[in-house]
Amino acid sequence: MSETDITLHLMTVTDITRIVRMGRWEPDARGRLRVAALELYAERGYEQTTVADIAERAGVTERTFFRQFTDKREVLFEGSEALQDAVLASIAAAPDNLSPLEIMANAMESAGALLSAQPAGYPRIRATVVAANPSLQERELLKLATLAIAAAAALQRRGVSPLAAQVAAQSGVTIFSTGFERWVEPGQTDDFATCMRSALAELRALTA
Amino acid sequence: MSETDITLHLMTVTDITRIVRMGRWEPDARGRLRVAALELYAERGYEQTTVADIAERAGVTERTFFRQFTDKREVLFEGSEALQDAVLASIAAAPDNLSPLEIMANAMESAGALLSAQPAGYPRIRATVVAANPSLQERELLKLATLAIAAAAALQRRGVSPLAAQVAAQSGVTIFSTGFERWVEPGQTDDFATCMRSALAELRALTA
DNA sequence: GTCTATAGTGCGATAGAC
DNA sequence: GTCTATCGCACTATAGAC
Repeated sequence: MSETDITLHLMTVTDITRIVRMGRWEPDARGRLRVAALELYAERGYEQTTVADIAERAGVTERTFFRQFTDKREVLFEGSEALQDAVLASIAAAPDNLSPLEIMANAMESAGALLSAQPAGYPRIRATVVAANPSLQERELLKLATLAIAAAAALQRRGVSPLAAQVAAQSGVTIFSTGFERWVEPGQTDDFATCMRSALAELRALTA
Repeated sequence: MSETDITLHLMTVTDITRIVRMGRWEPDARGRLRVAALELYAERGYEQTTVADIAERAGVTERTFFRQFTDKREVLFEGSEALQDAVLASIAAAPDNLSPLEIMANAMESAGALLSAQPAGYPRIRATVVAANPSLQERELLKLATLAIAAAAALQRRGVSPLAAQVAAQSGVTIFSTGFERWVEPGQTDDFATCMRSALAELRALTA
């Protein structure tokens, strides 16, 4: 499934399968557009890159870009749906003896596993690009907020109260993004899960 | 000061003072643009409103709109700077015996006082408009994230560790926005501070 | 104030896969 | 024939440059 395939630079089994299946013109326009966009955003900056530039490098027309992605930002967010699916599945499957916050922490850790599975260096490059552009940050924040809302709903389905669900879900996102920031810092040796657990421990200490 | 005056429908003393002071053309183009924008966004939706529409209703040219506001979204976010100033001032002035999370909770409560001081109904109308438009939500989330970063820096200036500061600041924003959502719900009788404190209590319960 | 680049949309034509 | 993905062109609105 393309949903679980968030690799960008490297060809994955999924890509190859897709290529074999596709016909006409050069195959996998979508994947080429993603690669071209990240490269150009990293090389010359997001604002300095036009959709025409991306399309040209990918060998398609501008119109094709907008058929594949709703806007210029969205091309950097392939895989966020898979991330959310992983979180929701983890919440749904959590054992009953865990607290809502523990359920969330575990769920965000499974999301983190998807990130860690990406080609080394990619999350950092992407993070750098996003950090340099407020409009990309906005989109990232919206994705996280959407994730939090979905997670809160999933917690409620397990009987957690609306207020507790919202606070737990949002706190889960807090420890996720805090952990992520620490993880991509230059010189960081801990893995993502460890960074996230430090943030969780800190949250516990703060409320004690 | 215009920073603390985010009234839209009603003329306030501040508005009148400003009008009397200003010369030439119709006074207070900025204020009129704000009113026109919120009205139009509420009447026919954000996407269905062009900047030309707003400018026309405010009696100015499109160019004037873009001189006053960097983009079509920003016109709804007047006052966010004042809000951030209030938060930072509160953090800086907090007594030493409070925990970082308590400092943040108090700071967000003073921010809430600014919201509560607005004409009744305005925060709800604005919240409805924002809730209906992802691109406005993005901007709102960016403002909150910016606030969290500034608050974390202010906490660090008080000697709080970077990690604790980031988690505390983000948690402060969580209880703020959670409380806000509850506060603007139809039929809500509690005031903003009470809604916020419930969210804080919930956070404490979740981590216990 | 005026002009222009770019983002993003709508729609018909077209080229293959099936 | 149907279905789908691309192209190609016309068009509007935002936003920034001059």
